[in-house]
Amino acid sequence: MQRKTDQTGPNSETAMGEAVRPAACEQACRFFLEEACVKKADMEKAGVTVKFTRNETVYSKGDEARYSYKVIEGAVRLSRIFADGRRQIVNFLLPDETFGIELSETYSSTAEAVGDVLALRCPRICISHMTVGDPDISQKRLSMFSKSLAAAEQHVAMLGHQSAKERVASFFLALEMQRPGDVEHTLDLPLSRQDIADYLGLTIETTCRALSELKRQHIIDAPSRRRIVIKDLRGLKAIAEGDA
Amino acid sequence: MQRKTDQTGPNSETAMGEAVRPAACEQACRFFLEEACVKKADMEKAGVTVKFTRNETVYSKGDEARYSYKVIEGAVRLSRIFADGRRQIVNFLLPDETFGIELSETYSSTAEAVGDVLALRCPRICISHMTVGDPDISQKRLSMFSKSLAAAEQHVAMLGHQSAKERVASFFLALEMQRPGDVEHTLDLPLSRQDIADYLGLTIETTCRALSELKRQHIIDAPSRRRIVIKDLRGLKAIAEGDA
DNA sequence: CGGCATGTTGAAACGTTTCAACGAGAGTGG
DNA sequence: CCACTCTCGTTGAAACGTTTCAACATGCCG
Repeated sequence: MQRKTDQTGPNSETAMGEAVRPAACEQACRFFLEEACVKKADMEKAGVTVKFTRNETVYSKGDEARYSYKVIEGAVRLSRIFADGRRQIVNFLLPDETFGIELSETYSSTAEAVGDVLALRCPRICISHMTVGDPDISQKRLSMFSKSLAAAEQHVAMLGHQSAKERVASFFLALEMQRPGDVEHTLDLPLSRQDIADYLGLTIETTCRALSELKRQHIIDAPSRRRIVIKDLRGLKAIAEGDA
Repeated sequence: MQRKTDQTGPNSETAMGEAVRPAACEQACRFFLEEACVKKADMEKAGVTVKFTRNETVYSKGDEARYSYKVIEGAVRLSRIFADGRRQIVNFLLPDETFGIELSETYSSTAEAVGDVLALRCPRICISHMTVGDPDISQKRLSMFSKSLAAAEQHVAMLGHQSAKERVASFFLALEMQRPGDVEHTLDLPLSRQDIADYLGLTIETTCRALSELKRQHIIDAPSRRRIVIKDLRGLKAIAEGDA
């Protein structure tokens, strides 16, 4: 099956038996909970980062949830596979976003690198320890959950009542909104059409047709496989909101 | 418009200007964060409960988020209305479940009483204060978010790839799983067909047809408007998982 | 017992999926 | 550098499921 990509790379948690060293652990936590984006080099020097290559599995649904992560570079997808072989992508994580923060003993979704990814990895147990007695950290942790929850509810709203074209428009709009200051309105993501379709709850063909339709309307352009240029942000908004 | 039910009752937050009394506040918090179900009478005596009648608005999306709530009796729906007038129900809250726990300054969804509702109301600011320096409470608060997030992701998974019949089956299955011990497998909820449809992202007619189909298969029975009897739990599971 | 909201069913319209074929682009080796 | 190959993306036509519009049934409340 083409869509299966459950290769387990050198970062696989099951392959790592090393004990959690308290010092490195605490350092990782601090980076993890830091509000602003910490310099990449600092984190790499501290040895708290991990690399993943395209389509590599960070962790699988059901694995023991030992670590929480923060994306430094690249993008990660959280997904679930169903009995019928279809995949639902629950969320995409971009730089500075966290994942694997669940409280349950096991991960609730599978996490995979969309393209090449650099991530900060932090032992969950350590985060728990740091949280005790530190209100700021508690607050930060809560806000991570809160953010994830807001994203999920937004996703529910989209899947519940939008047409294919509206979903595609909403999707690009949301990505654009997450990248402020980008004057050129160019989205340069490693997502495949299949990734987008699985996030939107559509087939790849329908997604493609909606995209073509938007191109025909000069709302967006797709100069290359993984690049989307928003040519008419106002028009995109209108379509996303149903004023087609 | 029939579906509009934005009456604002006597509990409306905007109508209440009373200051938050520290003692009652702390008491409300304790009840709110308590793991097990506290006795209803105790809460009522403490004056920390509020009643809502059928279809009454607890709060509206965008209102200043002053309180968090916990359902004591009845059911609450969280929803969002779109420009086209359609409504997406994001979640149903049953007894012992919490809502309005967002961190943002305003509520992200509208909360309404499905039938008559008794709820515990707790000032959000008070919860924040109580959280500081108390790891147990912090943990409890986190776990509320975690639960909401898990529900939302489950919802996304359902909306993303299930057919009408599968959605209806999943819905009743989920409700049944939340009510353990019920030997008779009878769900007695005040939800209208419209409520169910808006949760499942379907029209009322499609929901109805799926229900009828399940009745025809002797999987469920609907002896009265608001009552569902699960006659074949195994069969229901099979359908919910796509082995139709 | 009306009267009205809510629920149910049918038939046509609509949008999405499925199946199938084709095109475009990236990487490889000649 | 080109041709080959393989994956990924795009388009078309028919099948399918959901929605829409309409009519009718049921149940609840005054």
